[in-house]
Amino acid sequence: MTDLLGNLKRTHHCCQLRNTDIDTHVILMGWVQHRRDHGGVIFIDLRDKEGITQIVFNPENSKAVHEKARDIRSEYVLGVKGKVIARPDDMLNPNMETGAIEVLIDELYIFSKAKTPAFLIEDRVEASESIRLQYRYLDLRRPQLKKNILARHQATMAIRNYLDDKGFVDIETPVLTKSTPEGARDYLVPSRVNQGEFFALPQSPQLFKQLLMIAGFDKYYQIVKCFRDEDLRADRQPEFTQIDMELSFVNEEQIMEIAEGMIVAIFKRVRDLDLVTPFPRITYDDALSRFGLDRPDLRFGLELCEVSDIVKDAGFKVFANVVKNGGLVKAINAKGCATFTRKQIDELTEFAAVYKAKGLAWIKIKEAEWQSPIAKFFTDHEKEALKNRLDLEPGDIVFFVADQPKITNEALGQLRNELARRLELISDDTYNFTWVTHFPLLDYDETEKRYQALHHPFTAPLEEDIEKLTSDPLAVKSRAYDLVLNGIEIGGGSIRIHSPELQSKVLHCLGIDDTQANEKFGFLLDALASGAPPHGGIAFGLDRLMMLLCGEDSIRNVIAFPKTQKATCLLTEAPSKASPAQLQELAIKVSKLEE
RNA sequence: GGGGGUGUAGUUCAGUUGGUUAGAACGCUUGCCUGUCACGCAAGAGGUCGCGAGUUCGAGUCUCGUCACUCCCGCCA
Repeated sequence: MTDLLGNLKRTHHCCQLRNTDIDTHVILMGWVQHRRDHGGVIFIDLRDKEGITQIVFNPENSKAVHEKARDIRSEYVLGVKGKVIARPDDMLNPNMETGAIEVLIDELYIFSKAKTPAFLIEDRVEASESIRLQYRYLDLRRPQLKKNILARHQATMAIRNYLDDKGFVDIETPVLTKSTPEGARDYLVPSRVNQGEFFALPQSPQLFKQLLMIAGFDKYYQIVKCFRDEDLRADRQPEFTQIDMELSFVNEEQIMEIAEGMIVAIFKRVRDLDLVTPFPRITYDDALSRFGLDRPDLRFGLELCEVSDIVKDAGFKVFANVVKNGGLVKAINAKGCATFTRKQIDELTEFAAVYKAKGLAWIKIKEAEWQSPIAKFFTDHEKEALKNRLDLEPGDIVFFVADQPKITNEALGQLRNELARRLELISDDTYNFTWVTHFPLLDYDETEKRYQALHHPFTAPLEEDIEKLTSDPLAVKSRAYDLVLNGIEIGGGSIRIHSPELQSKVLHCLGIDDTQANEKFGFLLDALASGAPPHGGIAFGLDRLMMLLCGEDSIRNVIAFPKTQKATCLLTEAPSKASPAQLQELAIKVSKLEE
């Protein structure tokens, strides 16, 4: 039988005791990390949320307690009462915070026995992801994961304290809500009371927070779950958490300043780092031109350089034709990397192909000549121009991508990041924040043959661009901004449209007529017509932010109970089939039944 | 929807050209051990080689299918 807790009350956590506590009588509770039974003396590393303390059972101290301790196994849950004693001078453990002391046990309570765990509960043990997810409660006992989850708590506390100080109000918005048009697939929830009708889980509280501004709450925030039924990635889960906020009577600068203050508070609290603000800004156009991506990693150089004008008449038809057809030829000079082998170049070509680049041209700059499959196609004049534009010196290798602008930028931008990884140009522990501003308002969807909001349909266009909405929609810049950390988008927002006239103008641009608009979000248009303050906001991905703060490469490691890549939960085995009775109540027929 | 990787003991992995009884480490069990801290020593248990077909005298190994986990492309306003 196991022991009951009774009136036993913990006096200390397992990381608290030090030299100064020697001779104190203490009560600790925790899990058995390790047992070292020497036949006589038994050592146990007792672990709780805070840390580990070594406890000792010595038959000379109490024969009965020692005898009982012999049955202890890994992950048993114990309560122990004993005296803090100094370890012998040559037995100190400098690797443990509590390594100067140990607790000599007088009373032992075994609250729970435990099955042998499926994997060792230690950071150094790499269990596979599926076994870790299946036994998530064991995985969460590991110090690293526990540290991440606790850091997440510190971050949300820092956020709440900071925003509360700034006068923000935490307001909950509905989880059972209306399907929003455009954007990701919704998770649907059938309504029993309204058979045949469905709620959608929110992809973001976007419309509700705008309504709260119209209602006059002025500054709103919420740390809130959002849902998107799309395929997963290392940094994408079907349910994820946003730090969502919205403010009235503010412009972009004021929102970015508040957001920067919040990020500073988080990093101070979690990492004890003092970030420098304001964060640098770069326009969307500059980001694409110099780094190829709208989320540039500015921890290293390797900037992209356009050479379309130089190669437009070159004998190398691939380049010339791309320029003729409105494409872009851009290059990266990898300084001193002419030593790349054929194999390395092939790998990089394959890498670029993932992003649709049809090829990766290269030139190695040697002392005497250019070594390259394409060098022979260039005139001396073109070579000289390339040399000057790209600052080519002996020992360099330069990579070219020639394609439509979108592909050239994406492929070369990704190649830039890959080169930096391979060349180890990125120092750990560097946090590089960059605001990307002046996004286009729209882009053109080739498959659906219509304009689409790049951000969302409620984003305000730049005032000076409003006229172009009819004449040249793609040239319209928006008042949207993203915050990028180390090349990863961690947040984004915009000033919203607060005029109903402008809102319907933008909706028209998107091919949504008044009837459809009323059907889909008439309530918003109505609200906008009822006295809407100028307003805007921003939302941060808490999971991604924590991933970067914790040095993890998957957000699953900062989420207590994450889903697999197929959006299932290995622990609870959700999702699962509904019973026929449930389905009947909901008036739902499942067409794809298992045979 | 597409491409790549992985799947062998409780866990992490090895397993050669298709060939005798499928191995290692850790963990686990038992015994010994009073100063370990990833304790030590000795012995032992533990396998539907993800699953299903096929080729073969013979399959962990080859082929096809399928499932799971994972990385990426598409997708994610």
